[in-house]
Amino acid sequence: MLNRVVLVGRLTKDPDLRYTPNGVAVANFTLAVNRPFSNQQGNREADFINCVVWRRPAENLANYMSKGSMVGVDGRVQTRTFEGQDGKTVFVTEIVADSVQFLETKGSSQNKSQGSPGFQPNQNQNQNQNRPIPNEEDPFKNNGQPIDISDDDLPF
Amino acid sequence: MLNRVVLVGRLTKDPDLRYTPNGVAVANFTLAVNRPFSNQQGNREADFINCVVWRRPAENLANYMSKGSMVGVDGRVQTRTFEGQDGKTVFVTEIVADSVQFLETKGSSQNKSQGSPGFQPNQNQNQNQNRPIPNEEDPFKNNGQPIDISDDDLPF
Amino acid sequence: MLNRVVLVGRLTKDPDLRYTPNGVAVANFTLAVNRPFSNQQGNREADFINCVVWRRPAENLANYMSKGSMVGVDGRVQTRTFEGQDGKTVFVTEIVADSVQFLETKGSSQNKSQGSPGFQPNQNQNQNQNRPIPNEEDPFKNNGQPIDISDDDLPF
Amino acid sequence: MLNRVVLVGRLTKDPDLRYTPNGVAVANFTLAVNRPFSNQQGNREADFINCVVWRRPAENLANYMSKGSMVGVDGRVQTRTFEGQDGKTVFVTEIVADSVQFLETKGSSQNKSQGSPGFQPNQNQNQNQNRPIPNEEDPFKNNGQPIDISDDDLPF
DNA sequence: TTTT
DNA sequence: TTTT
Repeated sequence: MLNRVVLVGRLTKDPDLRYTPNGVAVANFTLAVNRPFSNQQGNREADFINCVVWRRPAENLANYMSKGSMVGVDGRVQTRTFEGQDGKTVFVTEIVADSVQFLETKGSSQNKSQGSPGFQPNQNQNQNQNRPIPNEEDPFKNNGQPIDISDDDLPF
Repeated sequence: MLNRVVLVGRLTKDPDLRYTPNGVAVANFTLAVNRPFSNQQGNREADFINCVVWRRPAENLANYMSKGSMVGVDGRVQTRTFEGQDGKTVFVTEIVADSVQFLETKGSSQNKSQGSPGFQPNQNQNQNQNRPIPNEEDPFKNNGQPIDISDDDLPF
Repeated sequence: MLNRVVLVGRLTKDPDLRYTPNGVAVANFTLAVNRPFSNQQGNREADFINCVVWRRPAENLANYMSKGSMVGVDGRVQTRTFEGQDGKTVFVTEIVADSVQFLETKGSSQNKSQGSPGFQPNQNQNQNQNRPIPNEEDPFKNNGQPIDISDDDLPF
Repeated sequence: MLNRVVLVGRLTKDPDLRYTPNGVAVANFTLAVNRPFSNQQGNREADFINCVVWRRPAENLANYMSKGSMVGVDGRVQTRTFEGQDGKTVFVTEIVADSVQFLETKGSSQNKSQGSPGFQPNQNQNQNQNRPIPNEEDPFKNNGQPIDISDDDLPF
């Protein structure tokens, strides 16, 4: 069995970073991936692909990328199921990223504010809000404590 | 922008072949792709991934593969939207196959009935039923007429 | 059988555009793809991957990308064999690109010279030089004549 | 930077399993991947793609797959360089498999000898011969001792 | 609504 | 040096 996905696209909004009850970081984001060809009406469409990434890469994504940033994703297709608000089973197909590559940081005022080369960490991310969290994986247990970001956490 | 998916898995049921009003063949199928590792409870899970394929490969798939057959898919992630029965917009994520590779034909009585090497065309496929059809692409216009399958249609 | 490759990396030099005797454009280029992790000595290495692309995308690549540009490649692994200068058979493994995505134009003075948004066509590319040409595919026969590049040839 | 390869093909010969001086298992194998279309002369060609896999999956491959077996590979393109017998630098492009999927076990007498479902471990593999070994990665140090294969080593 |  |  093989299951491999590679995407390059732009974040449709800032990544949504949360923590499981066990303190495992998980970021949800949507990638706009332009289709290579125009449709019958002559305009180019895009696919809006929901993605998830766990742990350290989740935190890095939330810290350094924002709406409009171009990223590459290497991952797999995952399907899961949860009980909707109306009690009905909802089927979800999403991409679980093994790794996220930062290709271009763009569109976010924070990232541009310095004129300096390289990336600046974001501020004001909306973390730890209320929302059902996708399929948890075996956590690395840090109990949701704030995480120091030192230099060697820079993902590049 | 890049968008590439490769899957190897088994058909959860016979492919569902239909024709657009313009006579373009389209087959829907679901692939069960077993995950490489077991979950916390120690059993292996699978992803059930919805796929679409158009035109000639759609007809070949319906003719030669059936529930339980192992196939490879090379395609891309597509998202689309349609109006549900309750008038609400439904979001769909599916894999559009550029090509489908026949890796093993198994589980279908038709395919086994001969003992001969190679593939046997299926019978009794449920074609042309009533169901909303995914994103049509520019059709090759054969008006839904039955299609002769001659030797050179064999996909291998 | 499946054979799919996706790469994102930077051109190690300007693409090398040539034409077959039948006038089919073919561009060779090498992609430097940084490895995600450092080696034992603590420095990051790269793979230098030889690629080929045919026809129109070959011309677009040569016209718009240059040394240092970041591109994405969607293609397949190809192996071929040719007689070396010493009469011995040489084995080649290279990536044949179905499509090349322009992710960032960088490093080339031409491309930067305008300050204008978007891409500028390159000049002074070294075309039609003497070198054995990889596996030709069925040509679209334009007999090597110069090709007008009008607006709708822009690959984006 | 992204670097991802997915292949499905057949082993051109039995995998070649060796151990580094530190006792790390490494298996080399070549995959014959048939091209989807015929060439001008009307016959189908194949690519013969050199692959490497390390550690436990290397041992599993050597134990359960043999010449003619169909496998799937999920990995990346690697280029490396070594000093040839004539003192000249040789460039190598090969696929480093992160995982190898057993799709069909065929062609080897051992594997067929039982008529039983599932796989049988191979015998008489040529291990530990003399040959330069590809790029070693951080070894898991078992000093080349023979490795017990218990039930839970079965890769499926 | 799920395959071996 | 190539597989079905």
